[in-house]
Parts: sequence; C-alpha cells; structure tokens
Amino acid sequence: MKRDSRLSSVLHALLHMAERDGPITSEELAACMHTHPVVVRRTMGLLREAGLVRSARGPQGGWRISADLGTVTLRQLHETLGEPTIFAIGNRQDMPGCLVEQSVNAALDEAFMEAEALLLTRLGEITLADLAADFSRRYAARREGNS
Amino acid sequence: MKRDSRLSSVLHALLHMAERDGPITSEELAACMHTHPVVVRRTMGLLREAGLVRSARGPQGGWRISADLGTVTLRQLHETLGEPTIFAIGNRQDMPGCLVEQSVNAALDEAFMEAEALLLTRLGEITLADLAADFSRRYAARREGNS
DNA sequence: TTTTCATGTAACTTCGTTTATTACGAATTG
DNA sequence: CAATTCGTAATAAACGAAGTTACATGAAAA
Repeated sequence: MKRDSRLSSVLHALLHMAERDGPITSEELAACMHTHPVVVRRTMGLLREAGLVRSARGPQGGWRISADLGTVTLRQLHETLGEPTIFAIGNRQDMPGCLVEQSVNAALDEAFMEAEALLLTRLGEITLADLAADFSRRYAARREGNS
Repeated sequence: MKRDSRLSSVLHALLHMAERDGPITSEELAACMHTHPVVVRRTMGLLREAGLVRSARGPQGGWRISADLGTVTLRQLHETLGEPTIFAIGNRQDMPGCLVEQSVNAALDEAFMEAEALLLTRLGEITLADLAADFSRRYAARREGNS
C-alpha cells in the first residue's frame, strides 16, 4: 500500500526553512525532497492557510516560517494536512446490517481507535522546536565524530 | 486512501463458518461479502496454509474452520494475511543521508511504533470466540427487541 | 465412468487514488 | 519591461488493489 508521506515531507521542509535566514523557493524544496515544485506549492499552501508559513512571489520570493517553532506540534501539522487517513487497514463497510459484521467492526474499531488516540497524543507532544533541537544534536555529534 | 479490508472480510467469513455445520462455498462467501469467489479463494488460501481452515473440492465441498475459536486471535489473522502495512502515513524514504530527515524520521517512527505496538497488543487479546460470543449477545438482544 | 460441482491458480483487466506534469495567470522586483 | 516566483486548474502517468476470465484439478454422485 502506498503511504502518504506529506507529514514527513512537510517536516523536512520546515526544518530546512528554520535553518536558513532567507526564503526558500519551491524549486529548492522540490529538489531536496525529490518531488515537483507544484506539489510543494500545493502542500505548503495548506500550511500557509493555517498561518504556519508565508509565501512571496517574484524575485527573492519563496517560503518562510511564520510561526514559533515551539508552538507547532506534529499533530497540528497532521490536522493542517487535512487529517489524512491514518490506517491502511479498516472495515469493509461502515453501515453493516449484518450482525456478524457489527461484531467484527465493533472489535476492530475499538482497537484502531485506541491506537489512533495514542498516536495523536504522541504527535501532539512533539513540537518543531523539539525536532530542530534533535537536529542540532545530531549535527554536533557528527562534527564531533569527524574531527 | 484505499484501505485493506481483508482482516475484516476474513473475520466475517470465519464467523459465518462458525455459525453453520456444513462447509460453505466460495460463492456463498463471496455473495455475503460482496466480492468475487476467486478473491475469496485467494484470501482464504492464506488461512488454509496456516491451518486455520480446510477446503474441499467437488460437490459438498467448500470451506470449514479447522481451528479452535478460542485460540485464534485477530493478531494471528493479521499475521496470516502477511502483516499488511498498518499505517497509511509514513516516512518519505527509509535510508536518509540527510540529518534533517533523520530527526524527522526518528520522531515519527517512535510515535508510529508505539501506536502499532498498542494495536497489535489489542488484536492479540481478541479471539474468534470473543467475537462469536459478542455476536450471540447481539443476536439475543435483537430477538428480545423484536418480541 | 461420466457428469457435475467446487476449489486452485495464473494471467489479465479494471478501477480508484495519488503524484507528477503541463500550462497559463498573477504578482513582485529591479 | 524583463525576469522571477508563486497560484492553480487541468491533464497525464503511475501504482496497487480488486475483480474477472480461463482453464486445470480433484471429488462426489448418478
């Protein structure tokens, strides 16, 4: 099954934007995340609507972060992306007239909802600042290792 | 995103099989789960390889359960189906050379693995017998309501 | 033993979704 | 005004899952 990797992509883009002073173009982002500039604009457009980034046209244009890294959680980004379906597994149909199916769905739904709740909780505990800090740590560690 | 509903389908089929004495044909199962007999055979074939069901050819042929309902967990069925991908969301690539991506992936992976572990634990706690009992309860309740 | 029923399986087709691409418009800078 | 960059609609391509066809195999019954 093909996975939706936009959350991962968007995080990658945001951290790169956080690392640099000026704006970054869709083309640069597309190159760094191996996709197409239009796809970048589409996805980042959602973040712009949520006020997380700003975009500017024309020369010296591009994308900038406009939110405080410490206040943006991964859960918030997930929601901003339209809360895409989390599970690749699910029930066959949602309106079962069959009692057997009702039993099956009830059992599966409960398990999946628990797991989803845990996932969203965890994503809600991680901010962009946390990821940036983790990156700095890795960066420093690599410089240590190479020296 | 399209979801894999085979676990749900298989449970539905198994409970129907548990409710009846004789074997049930692929055609009957296909009708009751709105799919094609060949699809049923493909899926049930995996359960047969795992020893959970038996199939017989020819007249009076079809499918029967050959395992104790109390010992088969939903987790086991999930595994029997080839442990299909659970999440519809995931990382962009799995071999990141980019440190930013490493940070992103590490954070996401941990959250997803926790949720997956919880889901598998829950699925491991539910047996076919549990579902059959739940079905009986619903069945009795409906007869109550109708009388 | 022949007929019928039912599974076993490979090959192919269809379908739906996602992503990529093209094309053109709008805005901004110098 | 020329160059740059985003905005967005429309279309194409890619992909995987499911459905379908076709034919073979085996078992029971007439």
